[in-house]
Amino acid sequence: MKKELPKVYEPQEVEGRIYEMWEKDGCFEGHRDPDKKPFTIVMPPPNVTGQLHMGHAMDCTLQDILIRFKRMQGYAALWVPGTDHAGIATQIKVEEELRTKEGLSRYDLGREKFLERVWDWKHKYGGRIVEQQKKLGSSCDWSRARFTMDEGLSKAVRHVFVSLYKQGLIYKGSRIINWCPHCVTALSDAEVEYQDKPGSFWHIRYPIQGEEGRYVIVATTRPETMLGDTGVAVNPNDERYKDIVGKRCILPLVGREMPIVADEYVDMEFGTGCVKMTPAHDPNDFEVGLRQNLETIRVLDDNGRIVEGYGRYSGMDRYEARKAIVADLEEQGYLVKVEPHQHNVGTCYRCHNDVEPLISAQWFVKMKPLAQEALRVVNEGEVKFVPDRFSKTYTNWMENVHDWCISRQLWWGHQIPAWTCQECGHITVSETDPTECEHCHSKNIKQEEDVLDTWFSSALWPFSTLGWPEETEDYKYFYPTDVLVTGYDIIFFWVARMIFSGCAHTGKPPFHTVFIHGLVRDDKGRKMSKSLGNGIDPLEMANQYGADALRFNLVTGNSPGNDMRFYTERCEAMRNFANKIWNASRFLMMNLTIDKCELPDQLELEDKWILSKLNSVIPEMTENMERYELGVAAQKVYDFIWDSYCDWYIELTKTRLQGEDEQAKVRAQQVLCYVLTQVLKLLHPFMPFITEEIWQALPHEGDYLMLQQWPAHHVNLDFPEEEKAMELIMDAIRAVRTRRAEMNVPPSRKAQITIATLEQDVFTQGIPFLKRLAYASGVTIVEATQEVETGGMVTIATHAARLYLPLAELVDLEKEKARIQKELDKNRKELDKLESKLNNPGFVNKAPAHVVEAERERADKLRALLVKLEESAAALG
RNA sequence: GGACGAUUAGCUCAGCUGGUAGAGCAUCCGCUUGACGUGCGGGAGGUCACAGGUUCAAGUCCUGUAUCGUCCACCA
Repeated sequence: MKKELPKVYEPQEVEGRIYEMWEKDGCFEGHRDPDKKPFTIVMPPPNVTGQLHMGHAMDCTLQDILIRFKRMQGYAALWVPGTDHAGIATQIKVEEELRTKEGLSRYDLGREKFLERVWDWKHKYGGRIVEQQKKLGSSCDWSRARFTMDEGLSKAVRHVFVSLYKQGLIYKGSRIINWCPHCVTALSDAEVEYQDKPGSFWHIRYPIQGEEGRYVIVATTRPETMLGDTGVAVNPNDERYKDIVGKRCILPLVGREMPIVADEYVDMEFGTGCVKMTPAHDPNDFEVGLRQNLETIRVLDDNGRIVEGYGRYSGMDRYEARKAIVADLEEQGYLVKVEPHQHNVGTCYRCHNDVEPLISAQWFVKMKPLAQEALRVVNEGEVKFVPDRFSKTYTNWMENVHDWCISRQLWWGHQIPAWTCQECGHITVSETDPTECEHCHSKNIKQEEDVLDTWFSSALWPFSTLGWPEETEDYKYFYPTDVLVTGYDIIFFWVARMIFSGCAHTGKPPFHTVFIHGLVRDDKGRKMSKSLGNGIDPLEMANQYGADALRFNLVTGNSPGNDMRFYTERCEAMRNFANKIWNASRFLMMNLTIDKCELPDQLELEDKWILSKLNSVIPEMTENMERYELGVAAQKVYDFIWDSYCDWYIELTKTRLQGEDEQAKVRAQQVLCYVLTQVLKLLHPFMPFITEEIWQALPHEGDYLMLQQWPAHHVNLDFPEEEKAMELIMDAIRAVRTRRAEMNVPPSRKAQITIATLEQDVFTQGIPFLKRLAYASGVTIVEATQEVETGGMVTIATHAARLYLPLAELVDLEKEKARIQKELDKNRKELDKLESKLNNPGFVNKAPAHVVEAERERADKLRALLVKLEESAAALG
């Protein structure tokens, strides 16, 4: 078997081909196997018309690593992909296109026609993100891909809606909600983002009725809402205002008479201690209004304009109205003062316009009863967050959760399955479209126009994708799922809602682990965003450096839950790593004469060294993987491949590969091949393409690397003695290299090495390595006690040996003395520290035995080294 | 106001249950070494933010402080 591979790895040439192969042969499919344990991940569904960004790339990579790892461990692994209809986001995009291309609004088209357009859009762009996920190597079961508005999932949505309604956990009511006048819809609390914005604090005089010349002064940041004022509140304990409680005041500009009420809500210390009450446009005022029986008067319409009946203000936009009202107040002498005021303004998470709190009839999910179980499963550890700190984020939110406003005044989404009877007003809620009112049997019924919050359907994702509410085979086998991987930014939107939904509808939490990752930021630490134009396209990176390199970049050098900065240079470094593996394999295959990858009966010292090292990396890495320490695991396989395998082991085998002994050559190849095959498996979850490509070219059994067994630790491949022995030789090689580098001796200038040591056997085995890697023209090994003629010699000390090189003419005697002295000082200091530690009874008695033993050994080594250094110093005179 | 995170080499960051401080990039010196210059060998560079404490032993655990950042709450 002989193969010529290109000198530089070309991912573009390999990745597409490999992915196609896997897909064609069904490698990604999840199979219900009664003999295996299932391992299921559902992918957070990206917006159907979205484009893959770096955050998705990281999300996908982490999931793919886990699923590939578990698949190799022998689980029936299933990764369910899919897309989300993303109500507002998608509707906005289609509306935008409609406006710019045809100058039409959705109302011009009407609901039905508009929805056709959205479906067209979905069909046109819905596949894009899937293709992008494939480029990254995502091993999802595409045959099980779902869309939140698929028939089955829509059924699940209706089922849940009806069930919650029947339990009294969904209700319709008029309450203060967050309204986006730009998107013209209600929003849930989670969909409001607060931004610190500079504003003003207007102090306004409200005349008190029947008390000529007396006023209350209220302060507000939103003067336009005064049109909806229906009262003024003071604190009941506020002495300043005791006498006016119960009196009435006059609303300037409007002339409305309003009560002055006393309510605990008012903070006496803040502002003037008098608060204008606008129950229709402020959540707190609304509460006070309920307690104090204040009128509720809505003054802003759905588009954020002043409603009819307010003279010249009517029809004005809210900001315009603000200016006009302030100007009028000033003119009429009601404005006391204006102060600059920094305050938090709620903005829409989609369009970032200011949100207006207003009273509106909407549908809500009653959260308190659902939150209970959702809290229990996390508190009792049935659902764990990784890292754990996010469970606190979750519980804090869940403990203080308000009812969830689920209706949206959009067209794109699941229309609410509720029909109002036009005769008797009764609401019929049903899984199937009813033909009549369930109360009076009138046929005159009308379905709610509103649709459900996008997150209502994605909350069901872990089970609706598996066929629920049907008791499908998939549902029975793969549910509950195992790990949910997502960014911390959607814990509230999605994770929390999936957990309570799973508990409420399936009786089980939907997964046992939530693996949280951070955001990918740009190289300056800024969030990647369209408006900043600082986004880095993952596909561009994948094209340039390979998907494997991109994946490795995204998973190393950061820890779970922490944000990371994206550096193109790191992609380059990882590309170099891929290339390194490529060339190591190329080297092996250059002269490959074996056609089976198995270990030989006879192992050399260096073979045992690498096998033993590999044998300890395997369980370590496995444990890291199982604990979601993916970056640590990746680092370990990286180091093993580059340092142990390439820089040392391959070099060590060259003495055999380029030697005369054909049997030895074969054995070296066998070990090289075995170790490479094992590391390819360890690396595969991280770098699936290159590992598969190389594995296919190596002698192997089975069809695909991705379906191979994850490596296991083998007791008979532990060689602690040989590992140590080999390290002695390596120490000597390093020491010689260092000395030569310091003296600027080029490798081409070989030199005889004489070694005085107690470990003669070991060093005898090391002769070929010293020749090759320490540039020795020849090696002589003598007894440690033997006198060596040191004249004209450079002496080098390791703790196991003294080495002599006849390079004296290159040595500056004074420099050499100084160097040895420096080394002596350093090591003496080190030894002093160690000895005082070992003389400390506290340490010897209390530290674990193996730690004490290790320190003793270290001290012995240091003493041995010092002896040799002193000899060298003495020899120099 | 509350919670959380960060503070380690010039830069960006790892460092798991306490036990000899690490990587990538950058930098300096040397190398046409029969896989790889996307490379090889060698070097320099750190009182692990600060102050206390626990411990035989602290980058790691506890308390506090400072600076930066994030999320939640929302006193008009």
